[in-house]
Amino acid sequence: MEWSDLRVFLAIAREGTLGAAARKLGQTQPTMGRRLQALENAVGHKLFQRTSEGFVLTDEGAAVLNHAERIEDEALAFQRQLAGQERQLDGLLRITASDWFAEHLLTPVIAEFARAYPRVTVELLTDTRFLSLSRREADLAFRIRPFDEPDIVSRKLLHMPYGAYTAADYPPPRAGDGEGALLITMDSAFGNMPDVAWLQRVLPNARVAFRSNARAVQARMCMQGAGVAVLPLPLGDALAGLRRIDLGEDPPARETWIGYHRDMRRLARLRALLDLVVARLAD
Amino acid sequence: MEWSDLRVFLAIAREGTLGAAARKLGQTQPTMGRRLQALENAVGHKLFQRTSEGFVLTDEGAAVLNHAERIEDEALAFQRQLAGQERQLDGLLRITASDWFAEHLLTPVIAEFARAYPRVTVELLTDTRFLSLSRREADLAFRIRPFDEPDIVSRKLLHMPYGAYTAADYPPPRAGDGEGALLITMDSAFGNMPDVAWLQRVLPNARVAFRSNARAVQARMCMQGAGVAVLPLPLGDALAGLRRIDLGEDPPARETWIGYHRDMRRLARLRALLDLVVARLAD
DNA sequence: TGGGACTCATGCAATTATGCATGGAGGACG
DNA sequence: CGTCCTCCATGCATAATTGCATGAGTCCCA
Repeated sequence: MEWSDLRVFLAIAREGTLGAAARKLGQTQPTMGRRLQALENAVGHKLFQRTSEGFVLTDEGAAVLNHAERIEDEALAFQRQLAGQERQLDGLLRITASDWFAEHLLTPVIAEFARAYPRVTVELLTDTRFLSLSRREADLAFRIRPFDEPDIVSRKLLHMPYGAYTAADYPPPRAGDGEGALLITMDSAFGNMPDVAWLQRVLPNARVAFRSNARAVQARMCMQGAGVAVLPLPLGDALAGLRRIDLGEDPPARETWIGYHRDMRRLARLRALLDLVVARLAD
Repeated sequence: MEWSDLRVFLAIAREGTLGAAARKLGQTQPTMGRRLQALENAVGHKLFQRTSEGFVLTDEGAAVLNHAERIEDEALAFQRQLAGQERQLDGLLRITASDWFAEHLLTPVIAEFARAYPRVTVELLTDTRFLSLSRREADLAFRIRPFDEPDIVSRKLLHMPYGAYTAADYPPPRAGDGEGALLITMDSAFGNMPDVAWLQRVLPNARVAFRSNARAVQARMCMQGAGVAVLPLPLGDALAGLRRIDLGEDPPARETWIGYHRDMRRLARLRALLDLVVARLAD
């Protein structure tokens, strides 16, 4: 049995089709089919049932899926641990943060970092889903909640105040009412975020006109006069066409947390970036 | 990183040289060198130091050895679990037992089994070291001690009486003395086995003339008139040239235990053999 | 009912990895 | 000090694997 074929097995189990699994592993569909066949021959069992809905695990396949997953965990840990021992200040750093945070707060810091350490390549990903630090989809993550995953080192970076904004020429809504005003909020997929609840409380009669999962997009819509948005102050104050309005009370603030995997503690380039981020952004 | 290369890494770490690792994996020395190089390139670290005494792990290599070993465990469990679900009565069964036990007690039982299940290939290994059930070096093991490994199902099979033997024309030693008599005992590597201690107690003035790790060899030497040996009764009584002698008390008897891996419980061919072994040998 | 977007299987060519053979380097031993 | 044995590195021919291209089947939708 080839251990590498277990990777193919996992990919097919997760993706459901040979083609998707191939894309995930950077190989081709015929190869996936043949590697799977080789694995099944080696262990003497059909691991998948070929159905019209793709490849679904047989009982035998499902029974051994856990083993394959643990193998993957160990293989990732193997690589992570070696990566964490790198001492030289070059290589790749992957960072993930929310769109506006990356755009308005991180870019200047990272630009400074890039000047200081020109041999380090920085990848800054603004993905709405949480990238996994364990799988090394990212080396460093900024989030609005503490990290509850095991083996993740996390610390509070800063306190982020929010404010309500409109376009400069937008008629200011009346606090406690908001009749006629339009609201710009987070995507409904995010559930009820505290600032959305706050907005609907202080402007109960206003109507939600636009949603987006990106604060930066909300800010731009707000500049276009589409309504009232709750934005982090660094974002709202940075855009010239926006006016901060007073609705009697401030929207709830949020904390920003920073996290990285324990195995990466001693990664020199990560520590260098971390030091700079804390020096420039921590309050 | 190729997961299969981790197997190469493990083999080199254990064997110390490329050639030995290659023999273990059934490949060739150049391949091992190249696969290791590929792995080191993939993870960006030298995992071994090339010394005059062979390949020794670097700090980085030693740090990730545990991960590779856990991967191996899971890969073995993966295969074991699938093997345990086999239903048809063919395939391979590996059995390990001591030399004389295999020769005198197991061969008739296994011959009967082979007649009943002609499509099952039986491998009977008489290795003095304990083969590992977990690594599937053997599917079924007979030992003189209970099994203390985790996940091993073990049960007592039978009570094995021992007796003292000499060649038929050998002058019978006097119990409690033994002056002039020669002793045949277990290999010194086995430490003090109870029958060796017994022999030296009832014949304190006798001298150890020959040692072997194999009871069958001891028995043959005894037949040649080389001295007094303590042998299991089924072995001693089976050899025509041997005479059982009375030294006032019987040597200590031993138990025989049988063990197999929990994952193999439902392996039909193993169960079939187990049933037959118990029916023919258990007391 | 036909076209498009999927799926997987298979023949074929090019790439890649493998094993064999050889050479050089380092001990062990007479 | 030569001989022998073992080790690893490397060139080269062969074998194995891969990717591409294609075909057949399925599903969905106009």
